[in-house]
Order: sequence, then C-alpha cells, then structure tokens
Amino acid sequence: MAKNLLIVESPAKAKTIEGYLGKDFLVKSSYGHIRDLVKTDDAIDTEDNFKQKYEVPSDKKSVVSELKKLAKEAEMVWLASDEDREGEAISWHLYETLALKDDKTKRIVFHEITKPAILSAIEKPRKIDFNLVNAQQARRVLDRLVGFELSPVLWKKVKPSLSAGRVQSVAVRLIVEREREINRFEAEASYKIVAQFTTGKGREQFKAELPHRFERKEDAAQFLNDCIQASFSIASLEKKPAKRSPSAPFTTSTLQQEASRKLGFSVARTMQVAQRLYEAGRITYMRTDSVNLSDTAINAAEQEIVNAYGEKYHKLRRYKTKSAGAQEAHEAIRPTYFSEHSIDGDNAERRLYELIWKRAIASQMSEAEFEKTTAKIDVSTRSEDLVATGEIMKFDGFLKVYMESSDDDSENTQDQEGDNALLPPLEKGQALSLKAMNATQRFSRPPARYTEASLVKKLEELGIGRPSTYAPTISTIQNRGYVVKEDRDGRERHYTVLTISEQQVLEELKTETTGAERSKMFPTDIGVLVNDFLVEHFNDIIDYHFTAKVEKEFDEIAQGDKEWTAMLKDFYGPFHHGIQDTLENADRASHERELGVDPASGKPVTVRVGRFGPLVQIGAADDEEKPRFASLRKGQMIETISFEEAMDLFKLPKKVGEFEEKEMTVAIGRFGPYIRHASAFYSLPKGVDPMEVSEDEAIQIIKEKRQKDIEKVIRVFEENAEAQIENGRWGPFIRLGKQNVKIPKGTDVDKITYEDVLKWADADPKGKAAAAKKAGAKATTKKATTKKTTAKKTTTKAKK
DNA sequence: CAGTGAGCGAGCTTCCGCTTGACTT
Repeated sequence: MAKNLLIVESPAKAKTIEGYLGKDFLVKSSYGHIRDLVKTDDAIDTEDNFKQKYEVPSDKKSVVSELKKLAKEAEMVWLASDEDREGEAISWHLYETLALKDDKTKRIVFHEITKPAILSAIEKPRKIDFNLVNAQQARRVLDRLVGFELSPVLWKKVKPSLSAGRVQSVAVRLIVEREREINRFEAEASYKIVAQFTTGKGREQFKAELPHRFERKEDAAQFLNDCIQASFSIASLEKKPAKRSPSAPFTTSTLQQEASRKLGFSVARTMQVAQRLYEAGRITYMRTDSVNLSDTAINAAEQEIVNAYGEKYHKLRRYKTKSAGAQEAHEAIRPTYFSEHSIDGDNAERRLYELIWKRAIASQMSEAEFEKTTAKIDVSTRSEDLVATGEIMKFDGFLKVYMESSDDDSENTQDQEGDNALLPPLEKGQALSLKAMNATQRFSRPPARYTEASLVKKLEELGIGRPSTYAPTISTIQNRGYVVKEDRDGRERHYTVLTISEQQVLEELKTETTGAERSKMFPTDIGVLVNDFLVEHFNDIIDYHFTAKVEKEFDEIAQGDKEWTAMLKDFYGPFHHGIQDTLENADRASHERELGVDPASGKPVTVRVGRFGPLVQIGAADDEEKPRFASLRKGQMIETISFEEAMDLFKLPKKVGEFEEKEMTVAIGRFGPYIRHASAFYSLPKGVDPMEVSEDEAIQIIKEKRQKDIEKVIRVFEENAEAQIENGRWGPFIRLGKQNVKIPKGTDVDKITYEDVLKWADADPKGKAAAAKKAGAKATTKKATTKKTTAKKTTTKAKK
C-alpha cells in the first residue's frame, strides 16, 4: 500500500505525475469539483449568513468513495488541485468530504507538470488557504443567487424555462446590441482612386493609390479627367525597415479563435479535439488563460528551433498575460514534445496539433524583417500625390512556421489587394506612364457580427467567464434560443466605377453582394425580448462591468481584506429587493408592434412572440372572424420587419398545379421553401423564388429530386426491399425500414450481406429506439408527453 | 423536420466552474 495519496483534478495529469513520483505515491484524480450546492432553491440560507447546503452529485459518488477508501489507508494525503480559487475550493471540499485529518493532509501547488516543479512543490507544502476558499464560495453563491432568482422572474414575465445569469445574459446582450448597431448603421460611400503604372524602360507594372478618398463622384471624375493629360514621376522614395513579432502561445480563447478562422471549427469542436490530444499526451492542458511557458518548455523549443532552422531563428521570449481576471494555474497550450512536428490521429487532431505546434514554436522565434518602400508619385496637373507601397521580406524569422490570421471580413477583397506587393526598382525623378486608372465607389462597413470565437474573445476581454466555460456558455445561449448561429444571404448593391478609356472618363454601374454572413451569431426575437427586459429591470447585473466589479471584491476576500458574507449581504439586499419589486410591479414583457392595416379586411396587422415563436397576426383574438397567422422566417425579426414583408407571408402556401393527379403546394417551412406533393416534401433549389414557381417548374423539381434519391441508393437487398445501402451525407449507411443502421468502420461495402444488416441493426439499441420514436411520433405525440409528465410526477413524489 | 398559434390548472424549468465519459445525431 502506497504511503502517500496525491490528488489532482484531471486523470490525464494524474497519470503523468505518477510517472514522476516513485512507488511511494499513488496519484488519483478528483475529476474536478466533487461537491456542489444542492440543486433545489433552499441551497443557500440568505437569512443565516448565506449558509450553504452541499451534496456529492450522483456522478461523483463513486469517485468520492474510492478516494475516501484510499485516503483512509494512506499515511499522508497531498491535495494538489490547481492554484486558483476553484482549485483551492476543490481541496477544501476534498478535505471535508473525505473527512481528512489535519496532521495527515498537505496542500501543494505547481504551475507546470514537470518533475522538478512537482518535487519542489512537495518540499514546500502548506495549509488550505481559507481566504481563497471563501472567495470561491462568494463566487459560487453569488452566481446561484443571481441565476436562481433572475430566471424565475423570466418564467413569470416572459415565458417558462428561460434562464439568466451573470455570464450568459451579458453574452446575449453583446449580440443583441451589436445587431442593433448594424441595423442603425448607414453606409457612407466614397470613391477610391487606384492607378496602374509601368516604368519607362521595363514593362514592369505596379499599383498606386490616392491616400484619401472623394466623397463626391464629380470630384473623383475630375481627378481622373485631370490625369488624362498629366505626366507622372517619382516625387520621393523612402525605404524603411519594419519588423513583425510572433504572437504568444495559445490560451483557450486564442486557440478557439485561430481554430475557428483557420480550420473552421466551432469552439465546442476545438475543445473536443484538444481534449483528445491532451488525453493522448500530445499537448499540455487546454483550459488555461496563461501565455506562460515553463523553463523546460522554453529550452525544448530552443533546441528544436536551432536543430530544425538554425541559431538565428531562435529568440527567447517570455509573455505576459493581458486579459482581465486571469488566474494562471496552468501553462500556455503547447505540444508536450516540440520534436514532434506532426502526429498520427484523425484529420482534425492532426490539424489542430499542427496549429498548436506552430504557434508555440513561433512564439520562441525571431522577428520577421521587412523593408518597406513608399514611393510618392507626382501628378503634374494636381497638387496631391499618388502613393505606391511595397514590402520585401529580408528575413522570414517566425513566419517560416506560422502566420496568424486576422478577424477582418473577407468582403471587399478589392480593398486589400496590392498592399504588400513588390515594387520594381525605382528612382527619384523617374518618369512613369499611366496604364490604367479607376475610381471605385466603396462603402463604409458596419461593425462585424460576432462569430462564436470572436464572442469568446470579447467575453475574455471583459473578464467574463473562464476557459472551462467559454464553449458551454456559447452552447447555452444557443440552446435557450436566445441566439442562433447561421448563414444569411446578402443583398445586391450597385456601385459605380469610373475608368479612363481612350482619353475619356467612362462611368459604369456594377453589382456586388453585401452583408452575406457565414456562421455568425444573430439574436432571436426571444433573445431580444429577454435582453430588453433584463436591461430595463436589472441593468446593474447584466452590465458589462458587473463581473469586473465583483471580481475585484472576490480578490479582496482572497487577500483577507474583506469578509465574504458581508460582501454578499451588500449585494443581495438591493438585488433581492429589485427581484420582488419586478415580480410585483413589472408588466409582462412584450414586443408587440402594430405594422399597419390590412387593406383587404381593414383589420390591424401586428407582430409579436407567440407560443411557437415570432408571428404576424391579422385581426384580433376577440373578432368575430378568427385572426389569421403566419410565422416569421429566417432573418426576419419583430423589431425590423416591414409591413410589406409581413403581408407577403400570407401569400403562401400557394397551390401551383397538379402532378400525378395530386396537388402541388409551395410553402416556406423552418428550413426554407419547399414543394409539398402527396406526402413528400421537395426543397426548392437556391435562388428559386417561391412566389414565382410555375406548374412545369415544380414538376421538374420533383422529378430531379426523385432521380437524385435513386442515385443515392447503392444496393437494394433481395431479401427485403425495405433494406438498402445508401450514400448519406457522412458516407454510406443502411436504411432498414424506419431504422438507420451504421456500417462498422473498415467494412467493405460491397460485401455486406443481409445477415450483416440484421445483426448490426439488432446490436444497435439507439437506432431501434429512434426508429420506434419515428414510427410512433406522429400519432401519439400528445399522449406521450402527458404520460411523461405524470410519470415524472410520481417518481419525484416517490423520492420524497 | 415543414402548414400550428395558450389560459380551469400539476409540477417543472434555472446559475457558473471544475472535470470526464455516457449519451444522441
């Protein structure tokens, strides 16, 4: 039996550390927190100094009982959870729950998982820091009070099952306010002048721009006109050295941002893949706010850089964390072994590893050096100069391995090209000949909508949320229906281009698409409704600076300068008063808007949030004639929908004709426009206007879809016509009546027998359940739900 | 998957942070 039991938070960490410590140490994991507040409303007694009721959640029971047993047998228990607020609290909960003895318990901390760091930590044990524990309790209790008092207000004043909290509500607010900024935004047009020159002697071309833009088309045209007769020469030539430095190695937030931009991963996907890399021992811990590298890592990186690229590519760098509220219990995210430039694994794992490796290696490399050339070009007929810039890389430095991408939208690519182009050799006074020149109308751009990753970045800047909660928070606000991540089509916009052609200024009208979005965060009507309600009644809680303010107080508690219950009392008094006041006096939240009067019936047209989401209604509920309803579509919101758009919603569904003696109807559903024919649905191809579909077109669409369905089928089994192999979105699968059957990995699809199908179908209980649900869903939906709730009721009663 | 469009009545929903599987699609 081991003399010492050492407890850390993560099992992967435990395995590594066990290797560093001899057989005298048994290293186990607590799997994070082992205790939490009970889930009921009586978890905190606000009348009695915020006394808490804790319990071991059911999924932690076995962990706790095992640790309890091992602790009893050990001579010494070492609590080695992370050195931050939460880590200290985990140690304290372990101490309490495992009923440890003071003289048999030691608390140690380390920031990096290396043998020397751990050995030296063991040399310097300490006691549990109760100031830090109290700071955590204050945090935990405050979050519970806020969440569990605010949410029920929403149930009563908005709609059941909604939620609010210190973190999620601010995340939603950011998205709602950004959307409003975009709606308010009015683009300003200006004309940008770009010229193409050739040097007198060679045929080498380069681009130059006018540094300022013209607001009026006439002024831009005048400039072009003046250039027709002008002569051009180099007025001045300036060369300046420039440097670019690498970024710090990844934290959770920067990893999520880069993986989103470069690999197109959602933040949840990034964390899943990183978790696998961590468990495989490929990278250090992936939930961290630290940019710090251990000395061993810095040395290993140096060795790898010198080996692979040479001495001059290396530069030792130490990075400082900038973000608010960083607790830095871990290292930055880096490869465990810098010598492994790439790894085995699936595609996602390989790509994410490579990103992490490059970023960490680059962070210890030298600057890239450039020579930046700026040439001013005199226009004989005008006072202002055109400017050409070029950049030559003198030394690639860290760019040899890593180039960070930026958040900039790729819309308006014509604005960006030519920025870092090469210039031909030029001399001062040299004459140039103009090859082409144009003035293009450009528009100012509204602030960018958030992506999942840029929202995380913003939250981190505000000090809201932690590395372990960024991804879950993003999921929560989507699951609650406050925001959606989706693509939206842009709209067409005309812009003017003036060019010089045959000694004349020509004007041309071109078209571009603007405002198209891919995978962006949009608020929903319910998100807007809840946000506005919270802003009206609880502005101080969902203020961007609320977290920063309470964090400062948590820090004071952690320093021992403040008493945690006193802090909570100061907060809770006014907060609870606000809750009661709102419950008693506030109106039900509503965004109802009257858009106008229906010309056909003379009845009012209103938009509001209904039981199944946002809708337009013609007429009132108490009218003799029943009101007519229509759901809003993707991209439409109560706040911004126009009367015309609202009325258009009533033009569908529309009969378009007959096919095979059955009616065809065009309508728009949750997933876009479709044709309904018999019992089948056929999506309309992109770009087809559902209002304009003719009978012939509809028939064509149905025929094409049927043909495609036939092509999807690879094989039909002779034994059973309901069994067939199909090409699905994720590869081949088997359709067996209503059940979808997965084909085991590595199977030769051509050799699958009907017996195989039955065998696999039988061995897949989930698939069976899904099929049963599908079959029964239609008829018994209502009955099933009532049954479910009564069943629940009895079990909860039985428990009590 | 998709067109709907609340009220006689019981109990449920909900927070943030720390961890990993056990789940479903």
